[in-house]
Amino acid sequence: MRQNGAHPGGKGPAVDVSFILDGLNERQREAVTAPEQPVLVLAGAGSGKTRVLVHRAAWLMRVQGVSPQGLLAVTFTNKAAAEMRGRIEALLGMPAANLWVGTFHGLAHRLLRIHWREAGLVQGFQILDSEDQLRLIKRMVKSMDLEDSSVEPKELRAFINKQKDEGRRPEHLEAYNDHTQRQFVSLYKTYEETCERSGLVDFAELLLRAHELWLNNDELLAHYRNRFSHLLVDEFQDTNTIQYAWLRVLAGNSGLPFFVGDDDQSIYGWRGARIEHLHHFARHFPNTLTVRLEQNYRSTGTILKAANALIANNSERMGKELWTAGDDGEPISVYSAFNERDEAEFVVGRVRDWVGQGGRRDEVAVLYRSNAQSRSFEEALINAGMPYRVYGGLRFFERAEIKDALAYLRLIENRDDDASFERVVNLPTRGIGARSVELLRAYARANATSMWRAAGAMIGDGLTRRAANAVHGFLRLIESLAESTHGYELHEQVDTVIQRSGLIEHFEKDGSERGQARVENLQELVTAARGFTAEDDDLSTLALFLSHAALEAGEGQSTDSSDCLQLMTMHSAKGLEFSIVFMCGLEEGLFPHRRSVGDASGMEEERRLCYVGTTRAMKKLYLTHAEQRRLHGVDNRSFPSRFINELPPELLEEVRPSLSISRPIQQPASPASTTGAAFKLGQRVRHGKFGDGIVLNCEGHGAHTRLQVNFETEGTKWLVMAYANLEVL
DNA sequence: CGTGGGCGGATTTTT
DNA sequence: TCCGCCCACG
Repeated sequence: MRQNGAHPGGKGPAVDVSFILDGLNERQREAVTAPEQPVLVLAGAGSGKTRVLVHRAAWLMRVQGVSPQGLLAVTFTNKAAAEMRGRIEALLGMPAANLWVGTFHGLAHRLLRIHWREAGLVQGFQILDSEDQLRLIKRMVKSMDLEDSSVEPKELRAFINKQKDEGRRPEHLEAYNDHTQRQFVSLYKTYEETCERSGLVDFAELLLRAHELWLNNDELLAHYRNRFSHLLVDEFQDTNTIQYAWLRVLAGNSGLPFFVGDDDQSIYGWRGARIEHLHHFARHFPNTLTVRLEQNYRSTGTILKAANALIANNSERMGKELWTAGDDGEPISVYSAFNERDEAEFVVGRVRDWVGQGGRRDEVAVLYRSNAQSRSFEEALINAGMPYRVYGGLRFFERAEIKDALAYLRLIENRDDDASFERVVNLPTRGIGARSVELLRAYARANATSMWRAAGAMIGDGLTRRAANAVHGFLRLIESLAESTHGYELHEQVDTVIQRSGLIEHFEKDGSERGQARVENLQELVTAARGFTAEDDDLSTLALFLSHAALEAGEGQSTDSSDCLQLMTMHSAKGLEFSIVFMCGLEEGLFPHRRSVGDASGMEEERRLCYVGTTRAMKKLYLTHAEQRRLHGVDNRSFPSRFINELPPELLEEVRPSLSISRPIQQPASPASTTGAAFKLGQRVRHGKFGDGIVLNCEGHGAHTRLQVNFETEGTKWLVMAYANLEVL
């Protein structure tokens, strides 16, 4: 962030480039000022990769004279895109409205909106999120009543998305002999037809269509190749087949890629990301300049040494070694907890100490492999009265009531949107039962038309008088909403719809706290609509708002700005940094996860995940594991993760349980053989009948004190201390 | 049509 | 253990 001093740049005689180059290290500068050739930046964790991208963009525009329209900057998340745009604007000191910065999906969407005709779409096409997609598939599978083995909708969705991510249409897949495969392919085709008829596009379809847009329209492709002379890509190791194909086609032989990524941080192989894209980049783009950013500005030397040692156990690497000009800092603390409750209490205790010394909670993260692990931490935090925030979970536009309201709005925009039609045709209940909906569905299928049209046709013929009336009422409601809100401001339109559709009333009448929360969320939707601005000559603001809702699901939880301890999975932590990081549950079977153990590439991805977690820590890293963990309701003995053993022992420091667990169990009121012995959690004890074990937990006071003991042979038992006659070992 | 109980399944996530 | 899903009832 240092930007002082005048400095003659190496290039561009007439331009003062010091504001772009000052404060960059040698390697960063090499990347930023690279000549016009393909550039691959291998950017280690915390090595300033976003900075390099941002400064490269500024360099191209200010020094190389590339116009903002000549740049295309691609990221994976909306958050990253917003950050990149913000930083470019800050560096240039001006808004960069002409600059295309966005996610793959966002950019594909933008292109398809402009070229909907060439892409073979309807103008007002809308986007299905993955939940919409699943619902649509479920209905489709159900309505087709397949003779034999029923199809699992989630499997079918995974199949379809995978094919699309690999760039394959049903017609590329006809040759299968396997029955299930053939069925999947045929369903894939039916699914496509349904989407087509309804004017719906799922996430993978956005990318595939955008790719096909290039392939099928030479002039268009030529135009965009000419326009986007420079392609900037962030988190390149996360690109899947279709994303990379899209980039390659766009680049052609003349486009100049500037791709930044880190093969050691590739943790999304399971959702189609191809680390090979990084490995093969130089082969695909001749004359590539590869720059390694290895100087780390985030972590202590100790943390980096640990990370380097860990990742060295992977084989498929391009090779990279992080270093810092700073100090080694504190050793890495390893805590062996007795169980997950003890683990959580340890973490809470340490955070409390940190806060006691004036530290902020939001500079501390608790990272775990799977979401279920958050529970024990939440319990301990609630107990301790410490504010926290859990990442993940439903986001605003994914909430059921919000999607209900959006479904009404989508119908107003496009009557043929079957997904939306089915969602709200009987919500709130208006006497259109499953039977009637089924009839409509069958009619629509038989006549290759939409539910809306089917409804119109069947009012006069095919439905009972009652049902016909109800359906008619629904059609009139939508028409009337569309007509009467025409020309309204977006937020007025939304407000009218949630009122007149009966949604508000429906949730109010619920009476429960949940119903109240839903009403509030609907009102929040009006607020969101009020704050939404987008201009497009051809599309209504409503249509754009709906796309926005699908493409940017909004925040999860409340954006509470208060000082909260951060709880999240290691996956969610990618790209973030914290003063203190607790990596928890480092146990074989949990991390590395049992589903990855035994598979070489799966194991390497687990290790990369561990690398990602490790490199989130700036000052202090804690590793914890429990000797026993309750998972799915059963207690299991667990063993320390191999990842702990892969770290150089001299960097580690074992935390003595007695130092942190100072919770002596209350003395029993009645004398027992244990009188006088201060039981501690973890204390080894002997029982006359059950043999030896470890104290895991204690509850109650005085004569009612109960101990939970894990016996070596008998498993875990609760014992009343006064009668148990436990012997301290 | 909405709910409650029985059943099975339970990495990781963004768009 | 807990959550979501499906089916049987009121």
